Amino acid sequence: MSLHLYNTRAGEKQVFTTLQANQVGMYVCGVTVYDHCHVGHARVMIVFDVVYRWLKQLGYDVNYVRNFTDVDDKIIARAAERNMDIQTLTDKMIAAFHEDMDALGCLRPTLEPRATTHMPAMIAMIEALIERNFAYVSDTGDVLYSVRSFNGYGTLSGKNIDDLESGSRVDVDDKKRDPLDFVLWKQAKTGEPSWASPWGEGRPGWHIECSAMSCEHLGKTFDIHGGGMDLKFPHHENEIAQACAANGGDFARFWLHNGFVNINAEKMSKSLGNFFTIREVTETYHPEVLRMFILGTHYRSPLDFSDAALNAAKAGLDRLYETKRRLGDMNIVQANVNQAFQTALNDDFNTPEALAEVFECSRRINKGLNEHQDMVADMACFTAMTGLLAIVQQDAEIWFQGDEEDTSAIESLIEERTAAKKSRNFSRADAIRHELAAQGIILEDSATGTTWKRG
RNA sequence: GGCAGGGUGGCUCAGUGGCUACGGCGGAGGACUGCAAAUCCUUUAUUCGCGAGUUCGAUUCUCGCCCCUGCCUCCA
Repeated sequence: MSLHLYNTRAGEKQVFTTLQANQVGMYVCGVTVYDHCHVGHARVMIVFDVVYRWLKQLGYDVNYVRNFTDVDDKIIARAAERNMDIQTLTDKMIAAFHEDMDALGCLRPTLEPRATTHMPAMIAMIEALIERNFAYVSDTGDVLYSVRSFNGYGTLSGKNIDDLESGSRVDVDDKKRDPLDFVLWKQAKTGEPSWASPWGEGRPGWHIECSAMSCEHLGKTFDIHGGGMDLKFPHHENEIAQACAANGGDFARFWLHNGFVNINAEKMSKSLGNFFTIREVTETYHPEVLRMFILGTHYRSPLDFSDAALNAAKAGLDRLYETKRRLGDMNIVQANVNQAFQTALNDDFNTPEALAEVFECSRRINKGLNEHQDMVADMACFTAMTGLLAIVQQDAEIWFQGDEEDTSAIESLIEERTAAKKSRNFSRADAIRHELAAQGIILEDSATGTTWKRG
């Protein structure tokens, strides 16, 4: 089957088509770089990493753009707290972000534009909006977008402007003509970082950067726009309002939104304080376990974070690594994923289904190898599938044994035990087994000798 | 209140108008093993929130109800 994806804008799965043959322009909303990323961020990045990898697998030339919001209130506040300028802070956080993403096995996007280096594009877009009467300068000198002037407002998120107003929690602000209007350009307050503009020194509102940067790098109309569910409204709605009003055409064609990571059935978020950073989790679990955990649920469903779930992901991964261990140094010549796996990913990136196929392939290999059959084709398939999901990518021995330099003590005990076994001194052999078990080391005897792993 | 998405075995997570409801974790039994581990095999939901309807037939479609979560402010 061809690639089908759930387009938020249409509210249904659609056949994926591209604007230009064999090319995909994809924009994903990145992070505001004022702090370390948590598991919720990990989910978006991993989900769209799979999207990226799969589109490339399908033969598309993918232009994947993911931004960094590197100026906003929280960044300014955090930098002030730490007595540093915002760029020092954001540079550090971007470096940390890259470390996290690398650990999680996420490929770098084609481009990672920063808001602060795209002021001219944003200013130009705001000017166009004013010129076309979609935006106005308020009494305080801020530039605001007039939501009522854009009649497509609310179509992405299925919201009706009047319903929004009646249930609005937004403070009524005198400078706004309508409570829903949002800021495009903020006047600088003293001491804040600012940029020159036709409206004086100031800085951009949050939403404008994504409209401006996506259009600058992908064109006014492009194929895929993604991000977390929580960005659907108002962020993505505002992006559409800005881009369409300024450019006069269509904006992103397919909108993909991933579900949240929950803790105790509650959304993980900074404001609730119920979050774990990626680095906190990876102190205990290998980053690949986190990736496995995330891919175990379809990207649009909510995902409950818990130790039990992480342990289950770890146990499943261990099994796949047992298979990889048996593959050894075998030379995998041609690697193709099988039909079921393709169907799963083509069906709106159904990674749980794809993983089920990986497990079945693993079982086939183990069984075939137990029966001394030639499993090369399945092994190639296993390698291709795990490669596409970017799991089981570590060295199997290191996965089980760790990468400590000196394991000679363990090795010599194993040698001693092998000798003891040979002379049928099983009590000594068992004593060694127990001694090592006390150190968390499990011995595995096989026809080809004894191997070990950490339990 | 408006809108969106859910409720599937001990846990988790797919899926389909109709043969034995995918996979993972966990449990039980077995094969293998000197003992283990790993692996493999078998097994673990007369049942898919509740009620009604459509249908030859619904977990899957429709309606109503109950419950959960999210968005409607910053948020991936």
